[in-house]
Amino acid sequence: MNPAKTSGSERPYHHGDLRRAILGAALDVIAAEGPSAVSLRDLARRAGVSHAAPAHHFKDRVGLLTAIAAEGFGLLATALDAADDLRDAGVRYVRFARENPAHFQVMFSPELLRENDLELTTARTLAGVRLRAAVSALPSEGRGPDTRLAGIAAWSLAHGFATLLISHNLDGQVGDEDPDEVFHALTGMLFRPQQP
Amino acid sequence: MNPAKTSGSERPYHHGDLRRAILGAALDVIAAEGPSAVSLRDLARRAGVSHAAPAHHFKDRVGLLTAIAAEGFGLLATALDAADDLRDAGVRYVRFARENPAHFQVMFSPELLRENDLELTTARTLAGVRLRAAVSALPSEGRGPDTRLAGIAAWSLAHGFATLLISHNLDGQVGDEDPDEVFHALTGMLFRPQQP
DNA sequence: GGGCAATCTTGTCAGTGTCAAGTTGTGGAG
DNA sequence: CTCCACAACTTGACACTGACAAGATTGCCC
Repeated sequence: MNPAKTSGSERPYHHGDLRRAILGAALDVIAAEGPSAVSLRDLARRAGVSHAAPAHHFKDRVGLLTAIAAEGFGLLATALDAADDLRDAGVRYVRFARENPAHFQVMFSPELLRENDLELTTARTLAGVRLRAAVSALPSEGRGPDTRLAGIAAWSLAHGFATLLISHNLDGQVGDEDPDEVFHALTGMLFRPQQP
Repeated sequence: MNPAKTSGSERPYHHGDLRRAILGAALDVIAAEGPSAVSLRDLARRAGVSHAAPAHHFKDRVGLLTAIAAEGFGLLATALDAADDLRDAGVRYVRFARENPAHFQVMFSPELLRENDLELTTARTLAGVRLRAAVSALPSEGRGPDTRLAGIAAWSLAHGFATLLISHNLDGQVGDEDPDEVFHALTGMLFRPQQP
């Protein structure tokens, strides 16, 4: 009495992993046309379910985007965790943005998110801890007198480069070079050994 | 025979400056709730006109946002024009973003814009010229060996700081300090006099 | 004064988010 | 094995939106 849970041509009443399917479709749409182009009904159609099915997993359109942002901060945190110094962390930050442009866009669009969501805030906090750890791992000679300023500078440089990159504002300047290497060179200008 | 063009309580058939009114209302909405919250019908209501009136000035929702972006690039270009060196240009860039967050957000959201719009492309090109002029005005000792890299670094730092600032991601780190001064300090870390 | 183009209105249609209520499957307790 | 509570999904409805077409009003220029 189990009519084709995963193989049948007649779609079963229960999707199996609708939550993941909706997330995946949403990420595709966002990467292609931006967050404003996601429509719950459209995602439902792509997954082959009724128009109100997504609401059961995400409650809201805002809930869906919040889930994406939380997932993104989690992915970013693990990416940064594997970095062995600040420069590497910056490269990983930029690479994360390039490989997960949909997540990245949503993560930094607070007006699209439920800011008091628990999963979101914990994931974001964890990513923040990883970022600060990378900064404080910098030897003090390279970091300058003010650790806090160094952190802001590093984050700004990486975030700005990543943002301009995925919005295609650097296409003319970077060309077909490897963005990782370009950013690697950039970090060399920021934290130079300074003399007294 | 001019029944109360600006003073009458009965609103006249012709608004007077509907285009500007719509733009202003849209900027308010975007600054408060982001670009996805703008609704042509809502803007029409705020201006006291019928729901289809905005279409006559902007054609589209995309047309409205494109007009905002074009205006933004124009404002940015004139702001940068008054800068006397690269550091000042950076400070002005950040200040522009802080004082015109709605423009800034829309300017760098290509998926919301009509990319082949003439006014947009010319305004954006002009702003790009101003940016490059500021970079090449840097004395070569401070700029490093690669002018192109220096430009990318400067733009990334300013853009990243501005973006993180207006998305309230630096609230904890900057506190109630003057963002201009914080950014001024940041630029000091980027272009240091380098030794051989 | 007469037309004419710009400006604005009214009406309509398909599409969307969200809520409420019903339907179907699932897994676990007895 | 049965039954029942709950999770997953559907159906239906409502208000709202963007876009288009067709008509009304106004100012302007000759």
